[in-house]
Amino acid sequence: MQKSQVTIKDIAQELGIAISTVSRALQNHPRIGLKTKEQVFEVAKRLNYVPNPAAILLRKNKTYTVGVVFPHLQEEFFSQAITGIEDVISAKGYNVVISQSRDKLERENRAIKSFISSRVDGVIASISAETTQYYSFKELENYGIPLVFFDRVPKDVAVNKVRGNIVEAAFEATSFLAKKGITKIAILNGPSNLEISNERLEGYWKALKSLNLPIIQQYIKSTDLTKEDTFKKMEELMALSERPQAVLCFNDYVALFAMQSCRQKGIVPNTDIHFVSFANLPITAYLDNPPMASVEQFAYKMGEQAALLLLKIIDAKQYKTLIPEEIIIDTELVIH
Amino acid sequence: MQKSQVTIKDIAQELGIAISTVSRALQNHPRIGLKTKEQVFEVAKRLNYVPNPAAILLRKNKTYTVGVVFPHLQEEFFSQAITGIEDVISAKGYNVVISQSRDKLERENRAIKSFISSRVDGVIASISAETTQYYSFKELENYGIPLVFFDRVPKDVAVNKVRGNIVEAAFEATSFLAKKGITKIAILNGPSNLEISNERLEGYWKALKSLNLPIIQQYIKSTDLTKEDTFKKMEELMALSERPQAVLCFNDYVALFAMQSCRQKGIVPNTDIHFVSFANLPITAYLDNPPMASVEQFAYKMGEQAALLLLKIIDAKQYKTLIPEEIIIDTELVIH
DNA sequence: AAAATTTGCGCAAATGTTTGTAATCATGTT
DNA sequence: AACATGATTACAAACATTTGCGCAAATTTT
Repeated sequence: MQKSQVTIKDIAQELGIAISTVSRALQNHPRIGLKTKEQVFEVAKRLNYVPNPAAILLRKNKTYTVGVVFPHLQEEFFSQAITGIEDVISAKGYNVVISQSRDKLERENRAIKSFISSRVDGVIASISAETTQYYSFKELENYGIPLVFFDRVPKDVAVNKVRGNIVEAAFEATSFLAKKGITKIAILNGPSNLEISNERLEGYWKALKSLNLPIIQQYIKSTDLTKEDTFKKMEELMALSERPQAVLCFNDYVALFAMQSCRQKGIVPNTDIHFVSFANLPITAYLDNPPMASVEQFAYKMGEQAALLLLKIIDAKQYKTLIPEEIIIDTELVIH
Repeated sequence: MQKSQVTIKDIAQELGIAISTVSRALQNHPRIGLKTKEQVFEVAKRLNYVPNPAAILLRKNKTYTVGVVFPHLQEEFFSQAITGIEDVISAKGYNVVISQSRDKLERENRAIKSFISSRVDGVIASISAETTQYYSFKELENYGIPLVFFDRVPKDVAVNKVRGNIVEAAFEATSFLAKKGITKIAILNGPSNLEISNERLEGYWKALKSLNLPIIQQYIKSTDLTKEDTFKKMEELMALSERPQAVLCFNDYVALFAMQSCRQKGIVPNTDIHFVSFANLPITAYLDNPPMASVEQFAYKMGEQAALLLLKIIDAKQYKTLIPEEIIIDTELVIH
């Protein structure tokens, strides 16, 4: 039964030729004759030969595997992105190994360590809500493992990244509200170690400025993305004497939490307070009462781009030291 | 910079001892003297030695990797399960590689083929909505790769599986409706190649029988899980002269589609028609108007159990041929 | 027809680790 | 003093594959 362990040696023996000839034949090496190749392929198929990745890796030092560390898989933004990554990666014969940091630095570090010890060919990462220093990621570089940051990217310029045009998106979202005549706009942002939080703030701020609206400090809150903290911050907003008319939320999940918090306090979302958020996840399609608008970030496409960039770096690695690249994906404000 | 490629040979050279001694020292082999071990560990740490997985794999024929094929990652049921799997697997020093079949047989086959060629130590699988024959999975067995089916399992008894107690759950869900005085209960089931669909039907059927309610053929529908087909089947139910008062749905997503379909036809979900479904996903917590009740299946726990079972088989593999095991996780009907 | 080139294939080394067996050494026993 | 003993350590083979080099034979060029 156990038909494992068919090696090129078996094929060589069957045909009475050298192991090296079989190896070259299978690689379509030009120095091997056509009929020899045909015979080799025939026998390989018949014996159900599957190349041993360990031996190949040992020789070539290549695992044809890329690692992905994302905060969560549950969040559709990330699982959509994974799908995009997987499609590109597997089309090129690579495999994807996935780890979740659950927004914990320690888990993120563990994942990266495991990637190093399993010698992945490259890594795509979206940093955790706790990450403020990049020691583990530097380690990756020390080992010469290419790295592409995804969406949640560090401020650092000298690093490969794929991200949405968040400043622009936040600007548009804020302007959209203002054009509806809503001027008291709050922002319920993510943690400030995430650059994408700062970008949201920047877009929000620019929009207010261009509209000659005042920037009110009490309207600017940030949550650590947990339900508890989001509830707390939303309650603070509702308790203000000048209660905001709209809230720009870090993402759809934050928006949903915030809306729940509203209902708990007897305030009707999308009537008393309007919500606009980021991600535009399919989940919102199931809601009777979704946020007023949401920024579509095209997670699948972002994933594809990140994978393509990573593969490009992997391929080019030995030839030259590449300068870090930054890919920015345009967003689109979707009105619900 | 590139500090890769520190091997035990380097350590041996540094200390002027044999390579084999270093190897055994690192494995804490009893035949190596204490001070030699200490020296070896010291140098290993100093040189930042990371064992080369390829060489280990080549010798041991073990990848410390398990493959997971699931229909989708977007579905929270599966991403929760993955989290459970990952937690168990990574605690034991293994890695997880994930593939999505997207409910396509062809993608499922490709994933398994890739698992075989990358020589994973084991596989956890939840079959696609299209899978009716198990050729690829038989291949796995031929290569001696342990396999555990998860949730969507084949009818076959002689196979390792972890699944929920669906018959019981469907029975309870149906009885729950009946106890509310709702007697015209339809079922919007999944595709019949999935055993979990048949189990739902069986529980539904048993409940009706025990309650002396008639079994009405027009009340039994199955969808291929797409939005389109679910809409179509729900419309068929609504068009019946004796329109059902409640629908037992295959899972929360089907329920949400069905409810959307209702609204489209001007029928108010949970007033005109009640819904009960499977999975009890967090998504329902965000809804203003969730299904009346949902069967909690404890996806995380199911994932854990599947991983534990798989590891057990992997560990035991060389010693004996195990008889297939079936783990059944109890469910819980949650009233919303 | 001799020389040069191309074509087709085999030999052997190398990749980093594990492991069975042999060698060495100090120690204690006869 | 020879020797068995047990504790350490060294040697070498093995795992499956790739690849530089070499050697013929076949083909083309002089």
